[in-house]
Amino acid sequence: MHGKSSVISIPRLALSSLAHPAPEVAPNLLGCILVSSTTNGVITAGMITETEAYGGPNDEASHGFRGKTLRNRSFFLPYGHFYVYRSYGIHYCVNITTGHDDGGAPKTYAEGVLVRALLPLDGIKTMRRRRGKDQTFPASKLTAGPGMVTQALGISIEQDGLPLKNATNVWVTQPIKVFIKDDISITTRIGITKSKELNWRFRLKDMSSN
DNA sequence: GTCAAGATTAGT
DNA sequence: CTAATCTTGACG
Repeated sequence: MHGKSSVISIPRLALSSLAHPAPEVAPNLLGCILVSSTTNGVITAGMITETEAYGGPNDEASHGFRGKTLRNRSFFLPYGHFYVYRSYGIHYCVNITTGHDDGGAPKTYAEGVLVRALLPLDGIKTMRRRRGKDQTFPASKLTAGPGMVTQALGISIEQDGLPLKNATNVWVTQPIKVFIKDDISITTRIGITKSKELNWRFRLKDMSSN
């Protein structure tokens, strides 16, 4: 993506596609582009290649499982909002809230999709790691890990709770490619100790070696 | 009040 | 394997 064909011209994701349980939405976000202009207005963007679903009444690994707190309150927003949280005190991770259309009523439980990896498409020269020897994100190499996704796009707690619609500086496009079942690997989630049995991790195949 | 664990990552 | 570093829940 450069020059004439900018990610800015790609239509945004229809919010109605988020009005479903997180495990249903998570695979459908593969191929969508997460776009940010938080870094001095420069566009940084990448295609979502890995997601995980969290939430609902029975997911013990969900931050919302034990109710609303100051940290996770955005997770309880209606579908179509960003929930950004600080992980291990040092990283940020970004989720997109999902759920049934409740007419704006408060959700009884939190639900959303964690963005775990991107294929960088735009603003790659602007992407910077906060730590590490090589601070750059090499072009066309996968940006893997939820903490890396937010570093690459300059997403922090300032974007927590923002709506996808009328978003100020972060948004999601419609899918730029449609994937079939065989393109997606479905496994258990990473880095959790509870509700480990759920197959709620969705990855595009043939990207792991990239 | 103390303490341990956590949807993580980089360096040894 | 361990450090870095913040929030939460359990305990008392």
